[in-house]
Order: sequence, then structure tokens, then C-alpha cells
Amino acid sequence: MNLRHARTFVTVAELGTVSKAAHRLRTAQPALSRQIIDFEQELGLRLFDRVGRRLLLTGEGEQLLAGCRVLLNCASAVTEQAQQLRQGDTGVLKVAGSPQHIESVLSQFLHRYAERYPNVEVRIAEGTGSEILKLLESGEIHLGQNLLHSVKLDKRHFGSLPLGSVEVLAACRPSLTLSDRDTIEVARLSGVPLLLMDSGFGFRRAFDAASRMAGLIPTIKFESRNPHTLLALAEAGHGVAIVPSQLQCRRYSLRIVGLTYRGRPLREPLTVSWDKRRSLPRFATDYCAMLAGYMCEIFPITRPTAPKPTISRRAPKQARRKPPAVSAR
Amino acid sequence: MNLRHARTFVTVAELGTVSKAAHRLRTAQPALSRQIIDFEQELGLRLFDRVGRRLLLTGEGEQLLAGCRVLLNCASAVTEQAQQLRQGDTGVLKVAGSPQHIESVLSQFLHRYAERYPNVEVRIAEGTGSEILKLLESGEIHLGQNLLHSVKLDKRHFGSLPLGSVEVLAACRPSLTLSDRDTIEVARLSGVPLLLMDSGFGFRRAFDAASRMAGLIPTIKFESRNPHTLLALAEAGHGVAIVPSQLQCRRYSLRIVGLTYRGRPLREPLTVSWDKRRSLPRFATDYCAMLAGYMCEIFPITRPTAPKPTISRRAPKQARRKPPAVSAR
DNA sequence: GGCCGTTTATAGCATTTGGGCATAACAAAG
DNA sequence: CTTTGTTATGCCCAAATGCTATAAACGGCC
Repeated sequence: MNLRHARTFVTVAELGTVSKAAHRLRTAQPALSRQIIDFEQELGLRLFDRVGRRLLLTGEGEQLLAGCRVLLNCASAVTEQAQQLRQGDTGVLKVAGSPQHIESVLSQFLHRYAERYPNVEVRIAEGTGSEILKLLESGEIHLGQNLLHSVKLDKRHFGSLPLGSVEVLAACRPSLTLSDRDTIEVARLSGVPLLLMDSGFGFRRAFDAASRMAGLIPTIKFESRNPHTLLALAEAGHGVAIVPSQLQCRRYSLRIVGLTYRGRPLREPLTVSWDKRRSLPRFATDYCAMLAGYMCEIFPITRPTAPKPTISRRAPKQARRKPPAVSAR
Repeated sequence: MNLRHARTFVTVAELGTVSKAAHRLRTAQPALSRQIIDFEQELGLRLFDRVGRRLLLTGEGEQLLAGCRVLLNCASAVTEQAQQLRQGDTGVLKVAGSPQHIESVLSQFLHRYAERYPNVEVRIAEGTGSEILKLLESGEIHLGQNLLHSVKLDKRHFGSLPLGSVEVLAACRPSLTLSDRDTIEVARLSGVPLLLMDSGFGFRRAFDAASRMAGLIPTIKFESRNPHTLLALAEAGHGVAIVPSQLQCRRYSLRIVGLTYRGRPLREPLTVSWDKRRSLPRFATDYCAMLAGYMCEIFPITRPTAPKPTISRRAPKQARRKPPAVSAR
């Protein structure tokens, strides 16, 4: 089976004679004549009845003609698609990120990106930092987002772009007074029942590292892959949730303080990473740049609440967060 | 664009490496390697990122992969269809016949034929005898039915099979007494206003020939391509309709007599004809044979009514026509 | 770091495919 | 019968394709 066979078959059937088909296809007549014969032999049936100097479609040929037409249409569709892709700004972009990243960043950002690149299909995978690293290494995704530096990746093979930093926050029910300021030392969490992200997450690893440094042996009440589970549990008074400032907390009634180690806030850089050995099209590199800009606009998403919480807490922050969201529309 | 390119592209993309693809496609690895490169050059874009010893689909490749898959499915559908056709009993059969033939014969016969050849698509064209001849000569149809011998066709090129004969009938309103018997001589139609088939019909030509022989100069009241128009006009008393016995007349209140010339009934043989230079598949030759058998069963469809018509005319004939119709179901 | 197994890409050679030219075979029209 | 137009065939050459051998790159392992 050959596209050329199909093409000459269809043209000959349409024009009625081999000669005319040869003229249209800018080739000599014997070539087409032989192609028809070869095609018939390959299919094992007569496509034309040779009556006089005309070629008349047989009943079988009539049926195959339709099939060959759609085949040719398919082929030209593919080449046309290739041409589209060559123009650029078209393709599939597979990205992965943590649940909180997808929720608080991507959910808005994708709209902005789709404005600039309407013909790029962004496919999203959700996972922990280590899972994202695996996907990146296996080549199943093009970009891995929200990777923290604590997740090691080979500098030789992977490029990355900083996306700003997340701070480590502790969230608990307002009635619980963790600290009289809007920060708290890691070490003071000793004995406090903690609600932590699953250990696969880079954020969790960063917290664990800080704990070791501070000599804290954490009391782990619960671990989850879903940060909102931690917030809900914290709101219900089951302990203190350790969450990244990237997480949306405004739906919950929580007191939020920043974690510090030796007086300095705990923060972890975020990055977007890719395999340097792969060639990223413009719409992919642009994705990274646009993402960095967008996150710079909206970060930090959640900040510590005032030390003495009032009812209308975080009112100024809501005002600060609105404009970028609108501009992203 | 080449089906081979598409095939190796899809296989390599599915199996992840060129080597495995080569093994599956039972060929050497360098061949596929070059095919991929050639395909990429032809399309003008990278399909794979060569990272390490793996080939990872680019975003563009991902999109083209889907297109190539449907292309290959199309191709295999065509070859599969060809195999079906090779088995036989599948195809398109284009036939043509007169309106009365289609109405009274084909309408029932096609059911019987479809029982035997359910996968043959019969396409019907309607026309006069001379139009059918043209279609046959131009190759637009495979079989021309209901051709009368008065329509000349070249014995060298066209084969034919007799289908029985039609008689020439005269139909008028019952109150009009054309004849006291169930036949009437052609010559006696002199001066009678006649309702005739269009002169393109072989049946009309047969009548004209008989008229000339009998020295009759017909008084033509009306000509039509639609025989039922003639019957309706005759029933309304506008004249005598000259119609073939093949025509269904039972819906009309008409007196019907057979035309004779020198005491012998006028009759014209019917045939089904084809271009001998074309190869007819079995389902086509069988169509002819089955048609001949069927028409033998049901002919003549309309016979002269009793000379003194009663109310329950043609009751026995209705009974005679039912059984074949049932057996054809 | 060095070796080994694996994989891709390249080179050289052989085979096949396919087109072009000339021409035969054939049909239709004058 | 000749002329014209069309299909099919033989011959030649070029392009495509495949195979073997081999180089180059990579990853894993010691």
C-alpha cells in the first residue's frame, strides 16, 4: 500500500483517462499506467475495465475509490498540520506541578498563557516533587514546576529558572496562640502535634531539613498528599499545619505565622526545570518566562496573619491580590 | 509524504527506541533511523529529542503522532476493504431501467436480490430506452434493463439476456367500447385520440413501427415520460393510453385490451444488456439471471380485461400476483 | 576512571522501486 | 485505409531503500 498508488488511482478515476491524469500529476503516462497495474496486482482485483481506450471503474474500484479519497485527505491533513507546527506556536506542552501549585498558580496562569498561545495544548500532571523529578527524567513531561532546591537534579542535564520563593508557614485555629508575633522559631514546635505534607514533597523535605538543624523532633499527627486536608484538620483543632505560603488559605479560619530558624524566615526557592538535552520550542521557553513573571506578581499568596487576629483579617492582602488576577483574565 | 515514514514514526514513538521498532517491523535499525531523519527533514521539524540513547517525542511530534495514527488506520481500512472485495459478493452495481420497469419489477426484485447479495449496493437510474443506451455506452452503468429490440445496440460490444416480452395494451375508461373482444387491431385506432409514451422509449418506437406497418396515422393527444400520467388521463376520458403490459394498472378503473396486427398480438422482447468488454463480477451476472427468473414468474403483469367488464375485474389476477411478491420477501 | 553492553547515526554497497523515453498495440474517427 | 489519440510494454537510468559494518554516544558497573 502506497500513497502514490492511491493518488494516481483517484486522479485517473476522476479524469477518466491515464493521459489526463499524467498531465495533471506532471508525470509521464507510462508511469501511471504501470502504477495502476501494480496497484491492482497488490490489491488482487481489477479497478478498471479497459473498454476501448477508456478506463471504466469496476464496482470494486468504485468502492475503493471512496476509501482512497479519505486516505489522501488524511495524508494532506497531516502535512498541513506539520506546516502549522512549523510556523510555531502550536504543539503539546506537558507540565507537572504540586497540587498547591496547580491550584493557586496554574489555575489562573493557564488562562493568561492561552491568550498568548491559543494553539498550544498544555497537559498537566499532578505529583510530589520526587514524582515530578521522575517524570522529568523519563521524558514524560517537558517542564517540571515547583521543584524546590531540596530535590536534587543534575545540573548537567537539567536547566531551571527561579520562580521566587515560598515561605514555610504554620497554620492553626485562631484560638490557639502559637506565638505573640507573626513568626515562630522552628524549635518551639517541639511537642506540638504537626500536620505535614507527604514526605515525597520537596517542601516537606525542606521542613525536615530545618527541623534537623534546629534539633526538633517533630510530633507528626498526620501526613497528606493534599494540603487542604491539613488546613481542614488544623481548622478543626487537630494540630498545627505546616504549609507553603503558596497555598490558598483564605477559605479557612486560621491563624497563620511564619516559621523562622535563628530569627531568619524559612524559605525555599521555587523553580521550573526542563531537560537541557531536549530542544524546547519557543512556546515552552516562553511559558517559563511568563510563569516567572506571573508568580512574581502574585507571590506570596498567603502571609502570616496579624499577631492579634481581628475578624477582618487579611483585608489589605485581598486587595493586593485582586489586580493581578484581573489582569490575567 | 509516505506511508512507510508514517508507519516507522508511529512504531518508534510507541516502542520508544529505534531498535525495538526495527525488530518489530522486521528490518534493520539503520533503515528506520534514516527514515525518521528523512521524515523530519521532509516535514521540516523535529519529531524526537535525542536525549541520551532515547528518543523522546517533541511537542510537535506528539501532535503529528495522532495524525499519523489515523492515516495508518485509513490505509489498513482500505486494504481490508480490498480483501473484502476480493472475497466477492461485494461491490457497486449500477443499473438503469424505464420508470415502469423500476416500479413494477425492480421495486420487488431488489429485495430478493439483496437477500442473496446483501453487500452489493445497487444504484438505480431511471430513463428512456435511448437514454439507457447512452448510459450503457458511456460506461456510467453496468446493466441496462428493459431495453427493447427496437433500440439498436452493437452486438459486438454488448451482451444481453432475454427477459420475456411485453405486450402492447390499449387502456381506456370502461364506458368506452373500443372492441367487443379483448383485443383490437392497430389500424382501428385511426382517429382515436392516443396517449403515448415519450418517443425516447423503446416501447413507443415499437408502437410507431407497428403503426407504420398497419398504415395507421396516430392521432396523438398527449405524450409523457411517465406512464401513470397516461393512465390517469385515460381514466379521465381523455383518450386511449397505449401502455406496456409491464405497467401496473390495477389502481385505475380502466378497460384494457391487447393490440394486434393482422390478428397477432403486438409484443416486444425485453432484455437486460451489458458491455461485453467489461468484466462483470459474479454478483452482476447473477443479477441478470435472477432478474430473468423473477420476471418469468410475474409476467405479464397486466392483461386485457374481460370484454364485458364486471365490477370485480381482474380478481383472479390479483391472486396470481401475490405469491411471487411474498416469495420475494 | 575504565570497561562493557546498548543504542543511534553514518558510510559503503547492493537491491529495489519508480520515472522517462521510445514504441508497440489498440481503438475510434475520418 | 489512414490518422489520431490512448494504453501497455521494454529498456535505461536515477532515486530510494535496505543491509552490513562501524563509529559515536550513553548508561551502568566494577
